[in-house]
Amino acid sequence: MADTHIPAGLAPPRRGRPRSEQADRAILAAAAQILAERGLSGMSIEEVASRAGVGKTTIYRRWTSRGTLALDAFLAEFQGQQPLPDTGTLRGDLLAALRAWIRAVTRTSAGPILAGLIAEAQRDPELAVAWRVRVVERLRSQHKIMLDRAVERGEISAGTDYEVVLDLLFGAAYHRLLHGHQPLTDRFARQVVDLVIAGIERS
Amino acid sequence: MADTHIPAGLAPPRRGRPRSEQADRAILAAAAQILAERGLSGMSIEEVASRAGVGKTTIYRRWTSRGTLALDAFLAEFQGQQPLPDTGTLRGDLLAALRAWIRAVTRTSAGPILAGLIAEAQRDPELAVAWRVRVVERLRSQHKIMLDRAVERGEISAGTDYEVVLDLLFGAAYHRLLHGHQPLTDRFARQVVDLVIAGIERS
Amino acid sequence: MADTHIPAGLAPPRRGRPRSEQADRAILAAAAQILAERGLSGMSIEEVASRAGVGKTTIYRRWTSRGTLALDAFLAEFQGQQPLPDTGTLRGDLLAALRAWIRAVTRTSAGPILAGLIAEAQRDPELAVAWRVRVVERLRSQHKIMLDRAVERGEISAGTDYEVVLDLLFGAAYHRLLHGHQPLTDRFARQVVDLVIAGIERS
Amino acid sequence: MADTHIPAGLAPPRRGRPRSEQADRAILAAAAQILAERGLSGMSIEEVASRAGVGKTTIYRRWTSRGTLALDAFLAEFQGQQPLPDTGTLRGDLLAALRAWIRAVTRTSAGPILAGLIAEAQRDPELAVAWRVRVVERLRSQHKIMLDRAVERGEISAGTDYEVVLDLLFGAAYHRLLHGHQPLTDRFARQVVDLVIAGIERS
DNA sequence: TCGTAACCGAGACGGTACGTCTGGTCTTTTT
DNA sequence: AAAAAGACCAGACGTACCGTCTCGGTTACGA
Repeated sequence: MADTHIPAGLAPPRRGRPRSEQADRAILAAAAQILAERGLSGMSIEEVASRAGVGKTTIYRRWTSRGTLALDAFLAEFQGQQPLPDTGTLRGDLLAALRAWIRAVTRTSAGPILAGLIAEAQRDPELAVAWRVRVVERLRSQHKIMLDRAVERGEISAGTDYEVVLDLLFGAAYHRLLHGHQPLTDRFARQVVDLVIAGIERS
Repeated sequence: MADTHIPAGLAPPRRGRPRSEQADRAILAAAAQILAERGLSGMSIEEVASRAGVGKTTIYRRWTSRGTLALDAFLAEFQGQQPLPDTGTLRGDLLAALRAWIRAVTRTSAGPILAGLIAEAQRDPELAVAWRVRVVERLRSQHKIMLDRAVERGEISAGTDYEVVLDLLFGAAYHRLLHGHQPLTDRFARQVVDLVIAGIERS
Repeated sequence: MADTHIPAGLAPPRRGRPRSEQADRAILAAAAQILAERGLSGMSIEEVASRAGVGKTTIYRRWTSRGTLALDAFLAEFQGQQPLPDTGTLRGDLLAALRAWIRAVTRTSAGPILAGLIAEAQRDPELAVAWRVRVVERLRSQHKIMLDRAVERGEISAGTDYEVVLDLLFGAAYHRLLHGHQPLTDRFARQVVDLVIAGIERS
Repeated sequence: MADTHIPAGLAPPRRGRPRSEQADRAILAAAAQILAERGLSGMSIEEVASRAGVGKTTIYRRWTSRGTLALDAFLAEFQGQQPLPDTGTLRGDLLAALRAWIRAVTRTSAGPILAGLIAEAQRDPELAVAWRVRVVERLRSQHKIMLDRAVERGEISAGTDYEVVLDLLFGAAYHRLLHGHQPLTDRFARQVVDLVIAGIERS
């Protein structure tokens, strides 16, 4: 896992006392707890340190900012919930992926945290990069596999612009998450997928 | 204009000294200047007050939070840049609207400010409401007029779900603005519009 | 009465609306009430105005500072409680005067208010002058009458320095009021008077 | 020295970074400077911090109020100026003590500062206690030694009430300092001492 | 086995901004 | 012209966190 933070154990057995892996765990656990309770904007390094029973320096030694710490705490849970479906049809795959995302965002505490991370990334360039690399592109490369399979199956043309397709699918979902003007329902997932697939096939 | 803030002059001539409209203007101008220079996260009430030559209380009397002040300062410029196109075809209308949005966001300082406002709305519930009501829904009701005309012209079915269509179009654009994983080009605008229109017609 | 404030009704019937004597009374009453409740340091012009149902300007038009207003509110009650005793002996007179002062200061709310006024006079030069003229010198000229009578009766020498004698008597009392290191008892009054009289007669 | 503030170095080597004694000194120096320039009422924590090149929290960590900080800054200088005289006679001792006090109060900036501290103590209970314990009682216990010696020498009766005697002596002096109705001259010192000693011997 | 390097928790450091409060003034409409 | 009302600028308040910096102490490695 290509973490944001300089992890506890690194290849060349460095001199001096090694990073405490227990501190790592305590920090991430404390951060996750606060994130779930009050969201990213309610999480201060100060409180993470005090809850984890850790000095603030111990946190700053590992993470450069509140945002990258929150990202690690968040991904520990979120990443596993975003599978790579393989249902045999593009529609099935896209629907499954979008539904998994919507489920995580509406059923768990991931929604506000995810929104908070995107918010924080607007002011923390380092988090912006980490977010793009470790979340956006990671997920997109998974989703592109689904599109590859659809091309192989002949469902869609080889010339399809994956980027636009995925921006449409997930852009719409993020839109509702961030602005809250409409709910993230299962019906919405179906409508989006159907419309996009229809659009791909026709254009 | 249904402002976020309690404006200077209200209908019933209130008792006591009236709010100074000059202070209103000075505050909004100072806020707009700082927003353009350093974005919302770099704007403090303290500095707005000092640049506007105004006491902090004079600001807090009018706006409840940094976010709602920034929203007013932002909308003063942004709102005029989002016209209601009428080109005769749905494709032309949607393309014009999307292009205007992309132009504002990429060519002016509106991009980071807009992103900053969305970010701030994730932690300021009052701004969230104002944002939804005064920006999202305001723009969407404009855009729905374009869809209405397309229905009248017989371009699209009367049963089309406007919400989903608009979420796809602008969700994709906001997606690129907020995550920065892909550029907001004119080609992107065309691809999005074409794919969505194709999707509407087929589904 | 040579008040600190510019009073409501003045000799030349001035032009325009006359000062409201009711406002005068309401202000003084409100001030007295707050003084009794929370002392001078807990009294703000803002609150006096709001309790008196009066604009702040109406207060500032009459008094130049919090201190001088408090002084007027205080003297309305205090002044009557400091009589000019005439018992036939110097000891009796001084004791009666000191006892009256101690009674007012320990039995009523005058103690903290008086201390608060002296405190305020250290930072408000205008109050300092008013305090000296309207309280200190006023009382002292009364007390000097007692000493005059003692001279006439042959109890003390005509060369006695009244100022020093009065500073000793009341200085000691104010000392205990302000520093609170010892109580203001009746025994204390007797000891002070006895010692001072003995000192006068011998020196 | 039983300071008002939690001092920099305490007996058991506390955990964490120790209080900076340099900050202590810088704060006290800045406070003393401002006190001399503008008196206690003209001294704000904000300015002390900025002049000392110190964060406000660094001050609040050590002192609970403006008054107790001013007290420490004041005593650093004042305390040394109040010696315990030993001239061989009560009159000589009392006169020397009173003269030292008057000199400090009239010749240095101590006068207004002292008055300001007494004023502040009327509104700050914590300062009131500190003032009583660290100034009033400290000086009085010194002065009582002079009275003890006078008793030993047979100058005054063993039954003399020290408290009353000292209240008369210094009460008169504080009286003139606080009300400013008469000057604090050397003649005044002599008159007060003579009258009090005469009173003690006779009563 | 000993020194030294890097870690650890604790907590102080200089700062920035917060949102509130009050002071004394100014500007309305109403009397 | 004075009244009540309430907005105005100014600036200090005490608090919360920021990210950094000492402390005394611990834990590993390499000499």
